[in-house]
Amino acid sequence: MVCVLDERKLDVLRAIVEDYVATHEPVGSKTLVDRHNLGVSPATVRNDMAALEEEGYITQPHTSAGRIPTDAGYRLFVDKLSTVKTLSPAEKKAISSFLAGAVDLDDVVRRTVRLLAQITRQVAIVQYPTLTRSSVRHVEVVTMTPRRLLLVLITSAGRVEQRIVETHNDVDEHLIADLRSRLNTALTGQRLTDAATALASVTETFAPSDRPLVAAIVTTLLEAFTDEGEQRIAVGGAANLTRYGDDFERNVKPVLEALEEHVILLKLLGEATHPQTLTVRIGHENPYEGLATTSVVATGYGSKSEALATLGIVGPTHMDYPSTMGAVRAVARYVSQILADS
Amino acid sequence: MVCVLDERKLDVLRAIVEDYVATHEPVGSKTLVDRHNLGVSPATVRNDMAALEEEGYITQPHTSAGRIPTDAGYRLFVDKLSTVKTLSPAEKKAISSFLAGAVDLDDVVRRTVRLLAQITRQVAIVQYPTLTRSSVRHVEVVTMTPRRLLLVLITSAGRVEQRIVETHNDVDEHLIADLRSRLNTALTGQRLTDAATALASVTETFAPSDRPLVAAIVTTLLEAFTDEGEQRIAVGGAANLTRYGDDFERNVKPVLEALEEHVILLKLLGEATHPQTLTVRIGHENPYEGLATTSVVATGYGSKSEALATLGIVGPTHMDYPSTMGAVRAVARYVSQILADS
DNA sequence: ACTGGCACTCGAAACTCGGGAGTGCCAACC
DNA sequence: GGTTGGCACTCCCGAGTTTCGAGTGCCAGT
Repeated sequence: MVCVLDERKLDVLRAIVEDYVATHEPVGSKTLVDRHNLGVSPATVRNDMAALEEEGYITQPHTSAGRIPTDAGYRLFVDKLSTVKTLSPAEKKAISSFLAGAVDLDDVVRRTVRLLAQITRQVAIVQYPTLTRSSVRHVEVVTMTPRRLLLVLITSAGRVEQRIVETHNDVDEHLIADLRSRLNTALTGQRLTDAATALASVTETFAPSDRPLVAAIVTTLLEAFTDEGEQRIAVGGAANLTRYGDDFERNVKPVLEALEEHVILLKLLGEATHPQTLTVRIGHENPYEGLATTSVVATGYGSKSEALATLGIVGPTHMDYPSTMGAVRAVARYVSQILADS
Repeated sequence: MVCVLDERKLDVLRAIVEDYVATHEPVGSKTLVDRHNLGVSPATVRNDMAALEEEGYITQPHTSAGRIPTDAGYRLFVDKLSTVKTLSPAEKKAISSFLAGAVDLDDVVRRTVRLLAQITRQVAIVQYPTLTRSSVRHVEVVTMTPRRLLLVLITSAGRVEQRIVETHNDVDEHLIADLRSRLNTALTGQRLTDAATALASVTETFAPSDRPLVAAIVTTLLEAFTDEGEQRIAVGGAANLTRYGDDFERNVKPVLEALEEHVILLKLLGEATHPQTLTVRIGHENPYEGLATTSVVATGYGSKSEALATLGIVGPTHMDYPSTMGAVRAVARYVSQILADS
């Protein structure tokens, strides 16, 4: 009972997965040798199937029906038996030009979601570039009324955060101007994660009498820097859920519910995803039980070395992994490129 | 064949609608007199039903089945036979306090969607307060690099728009400061719709040599003012679609598709919706054929006199109109209140 | 004008049943 | 020993059939 599966058994597994993904019906030994040209007889395939089932890679829904892959089967298929499909030049060009038409960060994200959903025909999820992973491009302090200040923070990813600060006394316009320039010299180019220390040193350069105001502003800025709760997410292609099959209540409902809960989605995408690396979570590998019949394909995007955020798709476990993974990877690359350019 | 429906026939129609909404099953004469205490016999009800069917208010799915209301039946029910249900004090308080916890405009919208979806158990749609209907609170011009300016526009509804302007020559900081103050004196408090003329007059006060730069900025601002394409929409509660019944392909899919198309949603909500007035579109009354089996309940929100934007829900035609309408109206009121306060 | 009675209709659910795809096993074969 | 053809067995699926009952329309009676 050793896990030695010879070459042909793996071929059989690959054929089963591909067939089942294409037809969504349990696949039997006869149809298998018909459709794929394995050079052996159905009987041989049956033996191999028995072995594969023994190892837990396939299963039969009921006695004397065809086999369908288990989560483990898909896992093996993804890890060993398939190569990520690259897109055709035409597709690449379409992606590139569609994304290039975006006018601002929001638009980039919106277009990305649309694109992913359309290409993969699955539900697409795109996380907005996270504040903490990017750097400060500009900080602006604006007096709206004598006692009301507006802080605007612009990050390297093009994201804009604004905060209102109310003060107890009327503020001095000169002080604000001074603060504005000092903040910018201290912060511009800094990583958001490093900004806290930079902010602290800025505070110290002010006269004690001005400290309360400065402190209030600094605190608010800090809040904006570290605001993890603001992690926004865009979802699209929910209409693709209709192709999930008929067991609506069990397959579709949990997914729809998960899509509403952005916290869950963030978990699904996974934090540790690096660009260039595709993460695939299959069925029960997902950290959310409602998604036991679905898989998640995700990857990071942003600069080459480090991910700004993650994007991915959610689909039934019986999806076309090579194509889907290829599409996700390609889209992530082009988005990264667009973001780097702007 | 006059459209004279006496009082009791209307009672019967009301009972049919209420029963069908509760059970989702065709309702017959016997069960009708059992459940509602009309003081007459089934036979009498049958006669009335025949009349109602003649007039087109109800129909039977097939011979010798119970009756279900037609779109016209629901229409009559909504217009004449029902009163909008008011929420309990507890519910009101819950709404109020939940919305009060919002920290900024985005948060208000997000919470509103959640709330609506939860209370009505339908799909909720909330349009972000439109730029064109609100007024200018503040305009800021920031130099990011010598040739790159950032325009920030803050509206009375708390929405922030930003635009980047690239210039051909290095810009003069004094000119920018001057422009900033003139823009603000000219625009602050102006309705966005009126801002165009105000902007034009500002341009004229500058020296011809500065005109190109000023013109570029003004143009971009104008774009931001009139940017209808930016009408954003938030959607929530899609999981409630699972309770639509079983004819998935026909009922749910088109709705999911519509939810992706924000253009369609905007049409659904309708532009002319005033606050305090509930718009109900039933079945085929909708401007989108995919939603023939769904109804839309929408209303405006914002100030009392004029709507900033619209919100509403989408649900099956056989929804509980009195409750739903009550919930939509209540939420709209409280959102208006919150927005007015902040 | 309302009611009780009655014959009729027709969909939904239960039931039956044969066909067929698929399996496991075994003996034979290369 | 791995591979193959044959064979008996299993059991899901779909078509056809039957039954059941809620509901209707109509009519005569009050």
